[in-house]
Amino acid sequence: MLVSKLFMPTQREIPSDAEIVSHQLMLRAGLMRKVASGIYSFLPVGYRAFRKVEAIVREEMDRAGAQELIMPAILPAEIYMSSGRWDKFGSEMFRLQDRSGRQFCLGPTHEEPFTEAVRDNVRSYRQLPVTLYQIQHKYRDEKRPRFGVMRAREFVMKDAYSFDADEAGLDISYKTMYEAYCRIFDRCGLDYILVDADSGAMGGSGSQEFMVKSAVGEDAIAFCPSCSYAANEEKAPCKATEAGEPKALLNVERIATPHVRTIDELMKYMKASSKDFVKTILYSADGKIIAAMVRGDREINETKLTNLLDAAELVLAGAADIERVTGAEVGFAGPARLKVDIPVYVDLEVATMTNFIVGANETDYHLININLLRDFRPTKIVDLRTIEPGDPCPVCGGPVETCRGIEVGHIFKLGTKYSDSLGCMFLDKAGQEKPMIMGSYGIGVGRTLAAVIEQHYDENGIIWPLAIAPYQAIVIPTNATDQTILAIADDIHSQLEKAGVEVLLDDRDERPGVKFKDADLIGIPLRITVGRKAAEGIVEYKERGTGIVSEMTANEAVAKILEMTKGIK
RNA sequence: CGGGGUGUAGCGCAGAUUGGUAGCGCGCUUGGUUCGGGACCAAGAGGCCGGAAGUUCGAGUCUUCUCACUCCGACCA
Repeated sequence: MLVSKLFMPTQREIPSDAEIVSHQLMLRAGLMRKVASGIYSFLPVGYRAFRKVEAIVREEMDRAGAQELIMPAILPAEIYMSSGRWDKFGSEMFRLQDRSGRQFCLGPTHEEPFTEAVRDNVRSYRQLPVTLYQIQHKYRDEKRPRFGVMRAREFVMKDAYSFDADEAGLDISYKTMYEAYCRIFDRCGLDYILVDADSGAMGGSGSQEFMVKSAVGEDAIAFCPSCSYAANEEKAPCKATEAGEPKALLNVERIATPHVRTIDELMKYMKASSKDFVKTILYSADGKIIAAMVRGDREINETKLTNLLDAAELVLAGAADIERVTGAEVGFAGPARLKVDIPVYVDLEVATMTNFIVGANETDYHLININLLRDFRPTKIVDLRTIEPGDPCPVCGGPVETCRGIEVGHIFKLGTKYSDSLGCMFLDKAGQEKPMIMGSYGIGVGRTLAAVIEQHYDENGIIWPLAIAPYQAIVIPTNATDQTILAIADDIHSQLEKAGVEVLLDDRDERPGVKFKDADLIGIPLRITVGRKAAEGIVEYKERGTGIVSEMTANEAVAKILEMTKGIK
């Protein structure tokens, strides 16, 4: 391919609305362009890399026995109504109507249509297990699209769904997908970790995310350096801490705390540590008000709380509800003397505290020396807080650390959630009708591509791993008017092309510096420069990633490239 | 959803407080000199200043509305 013919709009300057490296480089290297917020076009060079990732995903899915199909992106509302998700997705779903007013949406994920397809066509255990997948555009009207293709509103996802006759079958299907995912991300050159993830209120027996460690990742991960434990922060359990020496319970006192509403203000006002306070936070869980309590310096884990309550929607209570329930302005909620009887959920850690400080349910007052059971009765004492660095590992007890990660894949044991609600049944050996046991497995293709760039770049641009480089090699004649140089470059280029290497020839009448900069920016892994020693038959071979440079004959250079790309194509 | 910021040439930006009909760098075109890490000289092309309404003799600039993009937050008891 001639660079002079290539639609590859590279830019020198960093686009002003790109924050993270992968986004900046994808724009600068001309891989993609924004069409609207969270919606992108892939241009030829970017699309080649994109298709490399797709191809790897496809090969490994096929190898794992999954069968590819394609569902429509536009789907009738009814499909999502029977599972309840038409409502549950809320404003995150792109909705539209046809000319006669029938409701449709752009599919945000395809559990329902896959389940229906299998339900309508599979009757017997003899037809199970089956795993189907597609590589399809997905649409989610994200609250806040950002970081380019990392959190987009239109994105390509490989989604797979497994259907099994029993749990043991699901375990096998799940493990097969797990192994395929490891091969996929290995081949993409990603450094990733596998973390336990929240399996949601719908139950299911497990879920794991493939995370690429990155400071720009949107998920927080807790991991244990001493054992192999790692979990999404929203999932990681916090162990009950040891209670200290038993202390005498002091008498409750009501303290005036005018205009002191936050823990920070309280610390200053009362000259106490945030660890002496217990904060009481009111939530509305599907419209029902509940209270949750954690130590003053801790954070409530809303995922854990949502799961505990089995709630579809959990939001902080509004000021009106807070005043109605506590009889006080916002900022003075506590567990005792509530005006309205509501469930009070208390974190495990609070159960080890004595004589703590809480809001008095009275504007401008707090209570000190509050004690569990003596002064209020919790509805339940459970793990409610978010894990923090230094907390004990739930497996080995050693201190955990936290980091951030990009979620590139998620594998999920669904169980019978969808097969129950959509009636996806089969007849087992005994002639009994049973719901199929399902799993679902997703990979964000664009996000994976961006994650690769986040892990493979330098100050000059992208450094593609050979397996997903849009072109594996580039031949650069330093002077486009020198016939000797041109002839050699052209010869190398056509030899490589004939041998099946994806290779560029930068035939533009540009100065060498421009060509080097572009080649580095778009991240071509292997480069042959034909220049000053061309007349002696000597060219330069250079590797983008390692920086290795050496001089050799043209034939040697061709052989070197063939050797390097062997097994890639 | 809450709060901030920005929309001026393909890209990055100035001009706005003090209204007078638009400029810089990069890129692009032509010619010449160059040619191993984003060259130089010269001559050019390119803009309903996001949109609408208003104030004014006159609006990129002032007012109002609107749209888009973007960042931060969405833990406050």
